[in-house]
Amino acid sequence: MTSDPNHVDFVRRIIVGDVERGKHDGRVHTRFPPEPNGYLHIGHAKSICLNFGIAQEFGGLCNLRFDDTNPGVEDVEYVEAIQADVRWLGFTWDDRLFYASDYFEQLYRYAEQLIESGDAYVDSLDAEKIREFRGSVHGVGRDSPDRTRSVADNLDLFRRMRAGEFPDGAYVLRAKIDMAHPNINMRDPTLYRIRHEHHHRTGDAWCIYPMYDYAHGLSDSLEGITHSICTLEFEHHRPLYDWFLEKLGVHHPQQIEFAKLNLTHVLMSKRNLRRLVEDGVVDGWDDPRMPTLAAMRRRGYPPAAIRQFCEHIGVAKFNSVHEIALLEFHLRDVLNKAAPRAMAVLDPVRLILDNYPEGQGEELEAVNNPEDEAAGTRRVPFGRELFIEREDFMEDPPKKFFRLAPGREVRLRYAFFVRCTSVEKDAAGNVVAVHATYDSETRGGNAPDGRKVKATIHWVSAAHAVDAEVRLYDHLFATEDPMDPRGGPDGRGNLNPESLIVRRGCKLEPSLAEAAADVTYQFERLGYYCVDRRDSRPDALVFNRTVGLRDTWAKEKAQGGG
RNA sequence: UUCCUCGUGGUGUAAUCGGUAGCACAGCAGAUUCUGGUUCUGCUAGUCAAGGUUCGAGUCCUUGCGAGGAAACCA
Repeated sequence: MTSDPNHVDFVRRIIVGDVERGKHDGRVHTRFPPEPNGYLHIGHAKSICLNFGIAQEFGGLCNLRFDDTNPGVEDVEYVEAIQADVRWLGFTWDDRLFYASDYFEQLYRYAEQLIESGDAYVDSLDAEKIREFRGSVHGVGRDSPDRTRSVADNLDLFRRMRAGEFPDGAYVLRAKIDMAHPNINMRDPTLYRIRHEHHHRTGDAWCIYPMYDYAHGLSDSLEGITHSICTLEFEHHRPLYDWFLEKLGVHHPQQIEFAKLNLTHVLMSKRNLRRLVEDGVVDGWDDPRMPTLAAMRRRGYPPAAIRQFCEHIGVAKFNSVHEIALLEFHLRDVLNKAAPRAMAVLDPVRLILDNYPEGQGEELEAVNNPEDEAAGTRRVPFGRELFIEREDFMEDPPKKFFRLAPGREVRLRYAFFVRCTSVEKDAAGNVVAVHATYDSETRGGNAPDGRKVKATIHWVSAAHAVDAEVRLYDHLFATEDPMDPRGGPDGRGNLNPESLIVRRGCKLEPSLAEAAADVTYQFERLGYYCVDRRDSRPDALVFNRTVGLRDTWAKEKAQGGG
């Protein structure tokens, strides 16, 4: 992508051209057409942002249309979830919520029209035979014996198909195009199949259902769509898309194909995601490690982060893989500006200020968001005994470690300077408490004598701390390509064993007890976290890590600099 | 051994009619900082290949190489 707004992608370039030439009266009307057979994921978000975004930019409209032509795999559960996800992402379709099933009657009439014009016929070949007759990429196909059936017989048979006279699979309606076509999609594709199945919207009104290629383009046409934007795998279907519209002489939208989103470490195929859920590899479609919008919402992603990401990745025809780091950059960028700050200690060790009066305490003022003055301040309780991060203390620190160590002075964020005096250890040598003295002159965090410290660490008052479970999430797959063959045929060997680390007994500053369910907080110096909307309870808080802060110290350590 | 689409730094994406290859992320270095965060500055690094046309080619032409997709009564 580019920061120059004059640079437009190839889809928008086509649309600009169409508008300038006055095609479709300069109207722009797009649609987002999910099949209600699964949850929306980040890949769909790219398409949603493209379709709804283009409509907004060109003063046009974008419909939400469910492609519900295969009742066996579709369900209302999904139509509701999909609507919630699109709305959450920040887009509205007003009263333009449609279903391909809305058009079943019209689609049927079009089919009869095609039969009458000799462009479609009823075939009795079974699925296997049809496949065989179609031939392969290496050679031409063969005509079905039924290809020459009379119009009258075709019409009669097709009507009886609708009437329910035949069992599943007995007949199909096929377009009569060209069995020798180099594009296999044009070798007499199927238009209708018999399925005695209950449809989630039309009930038992139909026992024949239209195929995607037939239903999709005509639905676009009926809705007055001008630009039908879809992914690259439909490129070979475009001649067919155009064929139906031309034969029927109806409104003809333009299909434009773009490369769908791929991300490193992320599995995007619906089928494989479903297997992760079914096999219990993850906790469900909204497990925060999943790439579904429901999961990302639960994980703490603000929708603006996803939108901003989608705006910046660009649109092209080249099949590419984006680094997950780019998504995380936009996530942190949005969160840094918006997230309220709080202090939390995930791996607590006690810090005792020996010169702080026992049984006393005070409240200190902390800034809620240094990036947003309007966020104001809050008061945080302080006392003699605190919790600090185990990682923020080292008995024998390497050169580049700036935090607490024997004899070392650091600042407690928004509080005082403290100097470490001694360490308490158990028989096994584990640090159980760190002792320090505080400088009462440094209240608020600055020394009147102007002396500096090299580090500021976060803390929580032991007397006021709220306990919580914190779930640290990381990429579900350790390899860039989740289906890397070295991980086995199902990619299971590529799973990241540390994609979820549960920390119990974490200590939070008391204000977090009332954390809002839809707000992602920054735990200072750690990362971004939000209440788990499914599992958290007032008496048993659960927080999810959305993403960590950039951590140059961890990088330093990893390079052996520590 | 068919058809379709596509090849620009590590990743992704720009470059009007052929006219200085730009931006973002990542990486590296430094400055600032009460978050080893943020912010700021700088650096590294690219037109798949070979020919051709041209004063001049990422862009046009030819050939080659490479990648992805296509043979559901799925979408």
